Amino acid sequence: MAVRRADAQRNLDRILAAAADAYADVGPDVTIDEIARRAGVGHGTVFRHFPTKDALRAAVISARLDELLAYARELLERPDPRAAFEEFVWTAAEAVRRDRALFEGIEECVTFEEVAEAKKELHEVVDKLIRRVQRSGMLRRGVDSRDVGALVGAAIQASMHAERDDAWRRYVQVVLDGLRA
Amino acid sequence: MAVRRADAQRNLDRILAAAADAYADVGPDVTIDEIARRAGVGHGTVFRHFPTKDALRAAVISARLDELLAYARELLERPDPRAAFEEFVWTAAEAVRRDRALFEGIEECVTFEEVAEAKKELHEVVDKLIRRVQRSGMLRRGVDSRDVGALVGAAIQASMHAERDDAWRRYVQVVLDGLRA
DNA sequence: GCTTAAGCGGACCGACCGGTCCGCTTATGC
DNA sequence: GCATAAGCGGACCGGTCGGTCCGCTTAAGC
Repeated sequence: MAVRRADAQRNLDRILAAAADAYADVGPDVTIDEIARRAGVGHGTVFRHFPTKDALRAAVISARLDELLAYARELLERPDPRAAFEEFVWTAAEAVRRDRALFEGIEECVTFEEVAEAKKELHEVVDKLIRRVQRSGMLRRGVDSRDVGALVGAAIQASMHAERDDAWRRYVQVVLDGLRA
Repeated sequence: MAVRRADAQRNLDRILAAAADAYADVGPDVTIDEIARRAGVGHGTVFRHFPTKDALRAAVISARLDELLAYARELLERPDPRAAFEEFVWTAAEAVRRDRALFEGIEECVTFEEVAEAKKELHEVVDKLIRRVQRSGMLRRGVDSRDVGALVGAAIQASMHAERDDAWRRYVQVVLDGLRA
């Protein structure tokens, strides 16, 4: 696996990129054929790199989670806990908004070790962010990263059918306001 | 249509009931076969009563919407605007919670006149409920029944994967708090 | 440039599912 | 009870899609 022919590596990259695009454009039920078409490869090639459709999805999800994780770790260094927390919420909201189809069924993908691991680490770091704000008394007690993740994801999901383009901002703001102590 | 054989009417009722159960139990992607099995009829019989799968779904949805509509109209008579509004939100939340699979893809069903009509009427009445509270200064301005519906639906959706059974109450409470002026 | 194996891709398979059809059943009116 | 048409249901069809397979291509090492 470490040794891979150059063309194979190139195809792998293109498949991952195409899959991310396709999930964002089409939705969670994109067909493998569509992803392969966008990547410019035959669909057999997709299955060479990923044993099942869900494995491909898990790979894309865990990449996204890793990005969020890195950002959350940076935010832990910020002096102002509340600003750090809210900044994370807004960034996560934008990420979910971009790839709503991916996160929609994320629970089905926790059977993949990579996703479970990334999710666990992200929750740990975000819980630290949350506890810092709670200690400063500016966030409702009894709320953890799962609650925040669920609520923010839901707010985004709710805004997808709204006619006003700024609906997602208003909804996330409602959630943030509702989460205050 | 008005004249219908007794057994046909009985089967129609059983199909509607079975469909409601099946959507709640299995999810939005229940097969016609599963619904027919639960109703104790052949799946050809389902198609005799409803031209397509979506038509059946629309029938179940509009029945639910009509129930909510009747309740919302009752609440308009209540003297306390805020209590009436919050009571409606909690009732709607429970309805969505019971039949989340139905409401999940409700937007796809507005092409059916019955659904569009029921939805429109419900929004009108709920907007009245909302405006009464806004006039009393206890609800955020610029929010309408679509926003509330989306947010509450999202809160319920978000709570489905939570481990704590009371998550939905807490999430709906967060939304209600966030909606205050 | 030759050898070789890694890689490719599209034909193919089988499961699934929405929807149709038609021969059989049965409620209904007389 | 009989005639009749409304109703039934399961066999069947066609399209879709995830996943397999194998003959051809081509990168890589010498």
